[in-house]
Amino acid sequence: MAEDYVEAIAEAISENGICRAVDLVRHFDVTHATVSNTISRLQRDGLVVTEPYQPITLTAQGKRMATKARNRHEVVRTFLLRIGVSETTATVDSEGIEHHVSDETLRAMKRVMKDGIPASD
Amino acid sequence: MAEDYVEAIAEAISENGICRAVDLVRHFDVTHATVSNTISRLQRDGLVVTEPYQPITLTAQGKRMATKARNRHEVVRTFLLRIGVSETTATVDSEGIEHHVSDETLRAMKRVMKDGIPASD
DNA sequence: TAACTTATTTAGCAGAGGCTACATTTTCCA
DNA sequence: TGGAAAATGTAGCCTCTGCTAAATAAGTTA
Repeated sequence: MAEDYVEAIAEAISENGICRAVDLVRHFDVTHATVSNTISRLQRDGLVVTEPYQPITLTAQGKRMATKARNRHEVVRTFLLRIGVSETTATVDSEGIEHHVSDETLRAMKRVMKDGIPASD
Repeated sequence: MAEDYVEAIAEAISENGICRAVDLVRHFDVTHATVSNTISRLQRDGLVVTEPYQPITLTAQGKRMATKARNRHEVVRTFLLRIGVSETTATVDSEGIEHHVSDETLRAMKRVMKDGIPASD
């Protein structure tokens, strides 16, 4: 969850300048109570900072995580498109897949996009 | 979890003839109590059948789910190997990825393994 | 067969991540 | 500027998935 949240927060900030809880409510389609809970945990874990009724900001650690997650997400999404998956499906699937892709697999995806598929032995 | 469990149960049955709770304890590296809890939920959901101190069997529904999961898992794993990921990583990553791969993406993976990567537009 | 080992169950606890319902604070506009 | 609407906070509840500890059942073997 943490990765998804910091990624969504970074996205909101880059789009609107700030991130409000309501942005996350819409993004994840959960209630504000749930967002509030989750944000508390993220703050406890040093990923975000917020004060009552104030926008949510990322800590340095949160920004680092967000950048990594976004990069990962984009590689996976682009890769799926490259193997012929539709925009819609690539967006949905990459969302779930990104959390389980190791650095090695990520490198393999980038390699394939650059050099094509490896020779079959 | 359900998918992982029925897949592991099917695997144990095909290897040893039966599946005992202890097989799952080893497979998932969790405690007996956790396995017991999870099996209760699977039984409640109509995926497995078991009686106290007896082996665990799959219902028709459980078998269907297990077959699908195993197939999915194998396609993803083979695909990762095909794009140059190591055995170890392919095994680990496919474990997590399989739950987020749509039918469309699965078809794309099979297509790539058969016909190579699509032309880049 | 009695004891020891292994397998399983049960009870009780915790944290993550959901929810509803209600309280409070901000914002905005008539 | 006063009140409605929107945003946020808080309390309390739920399920899932994990745990430990203690009880019970099954299996094995001296």
